[in-house]
Amino acid sequence: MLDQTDIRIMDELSKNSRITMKELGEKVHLTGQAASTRVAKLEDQGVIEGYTIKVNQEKLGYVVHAIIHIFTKNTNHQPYLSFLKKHDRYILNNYKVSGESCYLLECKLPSNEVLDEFLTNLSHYVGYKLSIVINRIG
Amino acid sequence: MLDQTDIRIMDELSKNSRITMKELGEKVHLTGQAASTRVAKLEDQGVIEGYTIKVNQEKLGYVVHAIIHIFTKNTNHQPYLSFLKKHDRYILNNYKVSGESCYLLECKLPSNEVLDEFLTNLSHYVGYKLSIVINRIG
DNA sequence: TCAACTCCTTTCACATTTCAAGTAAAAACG
DNA sequence: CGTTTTTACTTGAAATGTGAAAGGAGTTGA
Repeated sequence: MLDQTDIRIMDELSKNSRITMKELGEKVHLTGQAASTRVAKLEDQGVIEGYTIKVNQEKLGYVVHAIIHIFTKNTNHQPYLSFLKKHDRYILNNYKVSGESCYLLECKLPSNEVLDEFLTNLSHYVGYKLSIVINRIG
Repeated sequence: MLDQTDIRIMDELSKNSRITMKELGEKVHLTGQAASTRVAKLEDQGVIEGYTIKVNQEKLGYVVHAIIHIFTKNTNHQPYLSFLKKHDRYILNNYKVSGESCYLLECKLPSNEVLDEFLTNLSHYVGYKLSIVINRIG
């Protein structure tokens, strides 16, 4: 399905998705047009889901990075999910998981005060355990 | 530091980072050149850290998405970190966290068999608790 | 009022993308 | 085994986008 050239294209685009097709072609020993055709195919196949940017959340004022283990109290999760939707500027990910907790919620927040308020509201809907990210490693 | 136009630019680039500067300009009511200048400034400030792609990991054969809570057995974490480096094709994130566990390790793996082997090796270095991601919600 | 600064626009030479046409090799088929 | 089809690529030309320079409008401060 994907050959070595496709892998290298994905690799280069992961590093810099705004590279020109001409330059990308040079990196993988194709003409710009050939590279462009392959990229279009990867998009069609859904292997490339989209093009985006890496944002420095701290420079945007989000200095607290929290990972919250959610334990739902009852079978209806909708109130929790609605609560999240109302605070989606803070939400990075919400994973439904197997294991001890029901959800793993990843958040970015501007301060401990806002986190405090967020958790207070959150506790109306679900139980939780809090982890604060100190650093990203590797 | 960032005005409303900058925010909208970040928003548009998050949705599609391969948009032309001309088109981006139209979306935020600027000429292409003005948009281009603002984007360059956002890059210089480090607010935009880079341009990348969203990859469908499942279509690449990574069907298992695991989040592993790591409990280090002793004070020297280096063996664990070296182990990760050797398996970096499986690693999405490794966060040092406060809370119950020491690290939160996010992995993508091609199968339960590979996960099994990975965990077996992992357990030589650290203790862990496993969560499997069922779905991403919101 | 004037100078300096910021932010934007216009213009134009140059680079890139896109489209159509053509080639070569591999795969499919009788 | 020969023929057709398909796939992956290249080439060239037209359309489109980019980057640099020059300049205008609004703001700040002496």
